[in-house]
Amino acid sequence: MDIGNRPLSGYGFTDGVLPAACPSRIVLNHVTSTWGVLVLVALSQSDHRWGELRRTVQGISEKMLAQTLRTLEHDGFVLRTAQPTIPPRVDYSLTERGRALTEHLLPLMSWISDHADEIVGEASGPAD
Amino acid sequence: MDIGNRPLSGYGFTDGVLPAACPSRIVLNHVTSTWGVLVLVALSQSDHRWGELRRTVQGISEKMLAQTLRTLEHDGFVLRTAQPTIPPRVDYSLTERGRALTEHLLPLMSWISDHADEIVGEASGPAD
DNA sequence: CAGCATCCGGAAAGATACTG
DNA sequence: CAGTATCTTTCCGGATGCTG
Repeated sequence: MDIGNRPLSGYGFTDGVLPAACPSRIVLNHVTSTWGVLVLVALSQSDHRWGELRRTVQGISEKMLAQTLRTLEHDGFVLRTAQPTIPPRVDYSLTERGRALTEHLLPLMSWISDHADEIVGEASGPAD
Repeated sequence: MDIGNRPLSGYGFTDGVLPAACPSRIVLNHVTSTWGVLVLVALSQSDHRWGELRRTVQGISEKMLAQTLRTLEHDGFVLRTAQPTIPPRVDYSLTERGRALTEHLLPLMSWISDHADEIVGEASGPAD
């Protein structure tokens, strides 16, 4: 796949991402946060309850799960449905906007997942 | 991992992203790091020198720029070309792999940039 | 017991000053 | 110009508590 030196342009969005004080930065930091991506991926597969998310997104702490879900809900990516039963049952699902986002997110994740082994494998020294 | 309804699925990568101890997580954290994304976007437009990157990716500190570039170079996304002149000149560019990655990254950034205003604008309360 | 909120210690991010 | 060293701040994870 040879694509010269500036093959990927034509998006014109870069004026809105690289500047410091733009809304894109805020949303970007939410979406690309460590756990934000994984929660979105998990929810893109199916709706999840709190405990399910906690188990599916391996390694996430309860604090970060709560915080991530609150942020994503606040941004309108995730819908929280709480049922005042005992014990409480809270379901999380993607909104329309969340699905629109993950449509762009999943291909990226797929590529990373496909190439992660070779990338990490050929590591010339310890990093990260 | 049994997943019942999978609306956006068909990717099959999720088995390799959500588990804790997988290489995908490492690469993912590098790529989706706060500054990693922005540096990749900047380099997708054209090669940059150190000082150019510092000015283009607004708000990045020198420490984080150095650290981010080192990580991305180590992962094989970025090529560092140093000329031992005085004053020194160091150019950074995307590798083939880096271009393959940004091909998936740019559409996501474009979407975020397009919708950031409405997302942040409709904020119902203080967050972030 | 499920689903959170809060407090604390360590780790990482971030800004600044300095060096070749 | 292109970084490193140092210091400060913010973030993350774990433990604990609370509520129905």
